[in-house]
Amino acid sequence: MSVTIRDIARRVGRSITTVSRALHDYDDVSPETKALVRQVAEEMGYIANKQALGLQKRRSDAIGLILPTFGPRFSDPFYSEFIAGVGKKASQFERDLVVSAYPPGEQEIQAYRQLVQSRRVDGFVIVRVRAVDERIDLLRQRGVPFVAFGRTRAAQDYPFVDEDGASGMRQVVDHLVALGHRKLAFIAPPENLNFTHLRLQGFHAACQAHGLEIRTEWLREGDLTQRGGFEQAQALLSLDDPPTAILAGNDLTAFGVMSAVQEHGLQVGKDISVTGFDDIPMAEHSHPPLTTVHQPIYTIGNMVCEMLIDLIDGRLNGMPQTVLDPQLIVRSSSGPPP
Amino acid sequence: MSVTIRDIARRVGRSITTVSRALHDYDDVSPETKALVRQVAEEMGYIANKQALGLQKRRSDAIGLILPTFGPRFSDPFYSEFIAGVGKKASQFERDLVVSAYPPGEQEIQAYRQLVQSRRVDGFVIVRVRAVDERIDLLRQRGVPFVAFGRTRAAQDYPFVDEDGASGMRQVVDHLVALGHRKLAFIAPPENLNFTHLRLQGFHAACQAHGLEIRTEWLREGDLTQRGGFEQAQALLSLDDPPTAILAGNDLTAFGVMSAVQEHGLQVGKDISVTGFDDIPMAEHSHPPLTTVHQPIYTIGNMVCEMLIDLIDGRLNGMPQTVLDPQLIVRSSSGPPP
DNA sequence: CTTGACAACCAAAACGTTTTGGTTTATTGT
DNA sequence: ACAATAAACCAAAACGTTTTGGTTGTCAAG
Repeated sequence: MSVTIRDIARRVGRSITTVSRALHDYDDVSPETKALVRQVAEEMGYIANKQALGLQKRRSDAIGLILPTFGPRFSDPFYSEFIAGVGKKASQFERDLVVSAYPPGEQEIQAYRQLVQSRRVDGFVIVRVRAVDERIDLLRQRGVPFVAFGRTRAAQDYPFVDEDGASGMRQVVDHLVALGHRKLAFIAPPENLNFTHLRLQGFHAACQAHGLEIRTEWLREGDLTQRGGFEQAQALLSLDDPPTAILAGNDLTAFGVMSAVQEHGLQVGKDISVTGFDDIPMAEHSHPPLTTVHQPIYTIGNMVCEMLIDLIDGRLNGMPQTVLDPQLIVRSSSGPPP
Repeated sequence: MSVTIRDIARRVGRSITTVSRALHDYDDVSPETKALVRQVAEEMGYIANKQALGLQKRRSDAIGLILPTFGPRFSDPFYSEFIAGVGKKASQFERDLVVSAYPPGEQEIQAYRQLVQSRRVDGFVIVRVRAVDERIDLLRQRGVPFVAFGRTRAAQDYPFVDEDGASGMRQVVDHLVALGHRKLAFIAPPENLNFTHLRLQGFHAACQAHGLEIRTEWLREGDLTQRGGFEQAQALLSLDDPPTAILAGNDLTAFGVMSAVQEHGLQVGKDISVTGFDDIPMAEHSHPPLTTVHQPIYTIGNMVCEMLIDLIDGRLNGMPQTVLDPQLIVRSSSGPPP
């Protein structure tokens, strides 16, 4: 059906070896032949069959990304931005991106195994790292190249990019304390996600540094969704002694918090301050605009992908690990306490 | 490195032909041999090399999805939900999903050509169909299987799933008119997207049916972003005779509109009504919750994917075309005019 | 005994590349 | 004139699978 190297060989009256070598610019092909081969290839619209190529070279020029989906539906703006970042960089390097979606579990692990063993992909980008992460164990054990976005709690001797969650939280606390707040509540991400640990740690450290009291009823666990933020905030607001600022584990949660606050007839940024974490594009346009910590997700996608490709191509000797310092973005959801 | 069919053959003392046929349950292999082969395959952790398989069978068992990204960043919750829907269904059929991201243009078209010619994918899911769409022309001309989410304005003799945008808009207008509104503004999606046409058409038809005046200054074009909604709404609100309801072309736009309204010191759902289109999960939790038209994106992803696989496998003779009737979800961003 | 049918197996070709290890022809140095 | 070198080319093997078109041995029927 489609044109192969053999068709070109026939047309130019050379062997397929010569055609292949001409196309790859080997120097045992005469300049005339090279030019001819290239012209004919162009004319015939030749594009190499990647499966044949992969079979011979024992690689696929593709990278894998399995989205951990929680629940039946999922709609996390984080993913689309991250995918775009990874995908863009991948295509710059002429790699394809193979995406699957599985909830964490046995099937998910099986999918990793399949994809690598069936030679579909050369390596993986791992996202939403768990506190103890089976995927990382599997890939490390098999020697499959991968780069993770995030760190596990335990062993960290693998390549990753991560943001310094502790620093991010510290910046938020510093900001609120500078405004005059002393009563801070924190709706943390779920315990089993690795970055929870870092953010909590930053929160605690900063509170301690400022000599703030941390009440256990002000420390709650959300689930990264708007609904979760809404519910936790309602609980916080009906306390006898409610906090003057609510720090959310991510922006979605913060939006939920703002809804709850407004439903209580309070004004965000005046009666009570709310902060997020991630700085998704929507944060700039919420009402009021959200004070949050900027995480350059698109850029992180780029970095992770590039590191992975370097790793696959053997351009990397050490174990690349990058920690980005996130930046506090102050908007009007935070203000001095009443 | 990894275990091949040849390794199994050696272990069980049969030819590779027999092993292959045993694994595929051909009936010229004795039950004993089949059992033995399967057991050994299991033990050795055999997983077929997809590249070799694809080379021989001339297919890849993968489907392609190229995201049209507008601008450098992009964060459209629509995509993550759609990808999850397509990806999930694909994995149920044991297909992989190859995702790329390109802005519309020459490079994008080239990517389609590459992916199909290099045998990376067996067919495509096309998303965000344009009013006149080069991608569809290319694939049709080459006889590559594809299913689109959306319809082009012109020829519609190809497989697609779409929602009935006209009906959706009609429901919105009916709802608002029932509440007592007579002055409706519409911030439409960009002109070059196909569904714009249908939604505008529905808007016009419904307005006419109710004998409403359609002023040109109330008819504006947005860009599907929050920022766009914000800007267009500001313009609408500063008119001498502003509308009492603003209909947005999608939810993101509606969020921008709500911000602008609130910034003008007006209350959404009381002083002015705002509606969206899509019903992204966030719509339920915005402040106030958004009246919008529900589009089951995840389900549409599923349908599109399944149709495509049927098409690839030749299980489909006709030309499947499905139009879904979307459903109006009334929340508190819409109410009677003051 | 043959013959035919059937069960169980297998060698070789094919898919489209790249790589290996050549061969042939022309050119150069002595 | 001859060997050595260089330039341009190529046949065959390999990657891991499925498919094609067999072969071999056994058994029942004639």
